[in-house]
Amino acid sequence: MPNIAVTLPDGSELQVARGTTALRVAEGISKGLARAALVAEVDGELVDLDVPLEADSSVRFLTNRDERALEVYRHSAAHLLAAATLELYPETKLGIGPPTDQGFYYDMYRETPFTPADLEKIERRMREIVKRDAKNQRVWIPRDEALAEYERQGEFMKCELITEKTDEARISVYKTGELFTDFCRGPHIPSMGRIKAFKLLSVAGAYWKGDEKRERLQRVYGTAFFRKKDLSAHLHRLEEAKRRDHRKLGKELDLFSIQEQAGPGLIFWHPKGGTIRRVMEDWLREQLVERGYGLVSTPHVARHGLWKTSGHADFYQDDMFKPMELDDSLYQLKPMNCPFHILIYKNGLRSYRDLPVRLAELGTVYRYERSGVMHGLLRVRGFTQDDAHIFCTPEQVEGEVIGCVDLAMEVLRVFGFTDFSVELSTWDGGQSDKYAGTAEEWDLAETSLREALRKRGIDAKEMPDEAAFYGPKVDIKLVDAIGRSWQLSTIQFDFNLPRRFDLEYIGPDGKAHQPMMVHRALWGSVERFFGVLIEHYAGAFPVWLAPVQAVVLPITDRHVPYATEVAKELGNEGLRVEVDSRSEKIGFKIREAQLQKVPYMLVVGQREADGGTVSVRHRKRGNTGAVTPAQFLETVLPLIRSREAS
RNA sequence: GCCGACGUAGCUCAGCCGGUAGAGCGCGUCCUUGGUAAGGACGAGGUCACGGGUUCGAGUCCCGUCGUCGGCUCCA
Repeated sequence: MPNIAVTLPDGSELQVARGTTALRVAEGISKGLARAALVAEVDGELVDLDVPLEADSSVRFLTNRDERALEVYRHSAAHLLAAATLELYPETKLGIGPPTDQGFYYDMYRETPFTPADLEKIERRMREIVKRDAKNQRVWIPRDEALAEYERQGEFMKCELITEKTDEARISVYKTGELFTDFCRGPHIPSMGRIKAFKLLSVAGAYWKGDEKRERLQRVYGTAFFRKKDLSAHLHRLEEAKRRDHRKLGKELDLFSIQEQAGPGLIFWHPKGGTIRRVMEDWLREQLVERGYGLVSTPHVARHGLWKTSGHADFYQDDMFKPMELDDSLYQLKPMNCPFHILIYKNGLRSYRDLPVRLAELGTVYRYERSGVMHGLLRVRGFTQDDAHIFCTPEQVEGEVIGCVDLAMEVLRVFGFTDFSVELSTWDGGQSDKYAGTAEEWDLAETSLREALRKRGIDAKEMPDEAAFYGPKVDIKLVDAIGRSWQLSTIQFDFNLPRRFDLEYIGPDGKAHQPMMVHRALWGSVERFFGVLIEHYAGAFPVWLAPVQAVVLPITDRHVPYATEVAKELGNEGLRVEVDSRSEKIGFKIREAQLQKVPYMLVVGQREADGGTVSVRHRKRGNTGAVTPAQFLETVLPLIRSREAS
């Protein structure tokens, strides 16, 4: 048999007989490697270990130290799930079972839904299969034979997939144990015994191909890791995410509520949440004024005709509250602030000397979100955008975009975010007619966005053909505590509305020109940003944002007057202070203040009253000793003024 | 909007195979005045989400509505 040359990652070359499997090559290198190998990479492509090598190639073995093997491993775990399910519930029909960022799932069809108890049973069976180390075997079978067999078994989804995805004479299936064969491209790990750590997490409804007119499936979610340690760390993260959930903390810290009587997706800000909001808004308004924005305020409703002009009444109709009829005409609750700011712009004749015009508003809008999509503060029906619209000349565009990017970065910095990603969404270069605006406009806008990001050293992922129909945009996304990505800041050009509203300014040439228009929101909405903030800080807001910055805790009732005096002194300096005057033991009061995540607890008893001091306890650092109220202010006020993060 | 689970005191939850509602925390009163994460006693508090139905009898079973949660889809 002729030899072929196998190149290994260290550059060395092995001569092996043609048809030697990757696994044999690994065995030739070391027993340990053969035992550890999960999947082989041949000329850059991941393949099963038992694939015969037919030509000169470079080969690498991936073990549980390689992230790319994890995907294969999880894919195999999905097969394990399906195999176990079939053993227990043979009537189940299989859809697809891919790996995901966090684990894997398998979509399955069965008349009766799986219960959590079923999941436990399935998981136990999975462990049995792992124990008997069932092999994952790839088999090539004639396509029509496979189709006929799956047809006979009623595996309608498999049939559909094979019909759609293949046209070769033979297709590949993977077998695990007796019952399970799955149409699958692979690769897979050699046997199920290699799966060391997995857990089924939940079951949820899904549709075949995501189409709600198609069969209802059950999606079983699970996760798998190379090591038990990593699995428990992951489960711990999920617990932590639950602990930080803004809906739970919002209730515990009395920040906000959603009232069934009022309706879903409508937020009630309680005094404590309201305080945080006020502080946030004060900061933002200050920034806006400094940066040359005009602060405006506009109504919540307008005649339907305005929304006809803007186009929303047609293309945004499904997302709006239904119009209401008044004596003179239909009125529409606003889903966006843009038309209102445009009306302000249009209210007088504008000269190029007036530009840029920057109009900002904390504008409350209402959108009809479908009933199943509401989620705490993160997806609601009524929310306040920190919205602004900039009208400028083409020459001013780049500077304006840079200004927006700078403010967006300042928002991230001040609120303590370091983890974010940026996307630049562009058009299709004019290949379709789905985009408004001219090629020149798109070019100018996209170039200015790209340049602004480059000048600020921000790495952005370009997303071709992902722009809004009216213009290109930059989106900044944050990752929250549960790993969900939330879009907050957005900077968008608009070539559509200026045309629809005939916006103009008089240029130096004495003629009318159409201004460039930029929408931008930095928090996205006050509600969403607040929700992300709650989870980000796990409810322990930095002092400058904390609704109660310090609580004075008298040791006994006799010390309440002194405590009140101290609180007043601190309050006079603008500190948000409360006194816990209940007849409770100090330990109890401290416990409550800790649970409420109050940054500073000021214990006052006889010693403090005599010495004119307070004993400072920091929520994280504990008891830091006695100081005078004035000294306490000296340490705290600078933290507040500088908006220190912790 | 779709699928599934859930909805019991202010909060967190128990309540079996249908027989007229419970705990802890919180709240109120009283006792206690205690020095860095829960002192004690007593008490008030519920149209069991809402509307129908089955039944001698419904928190419990059935249907519908509303809401919440997990997903799907959606989020120009």
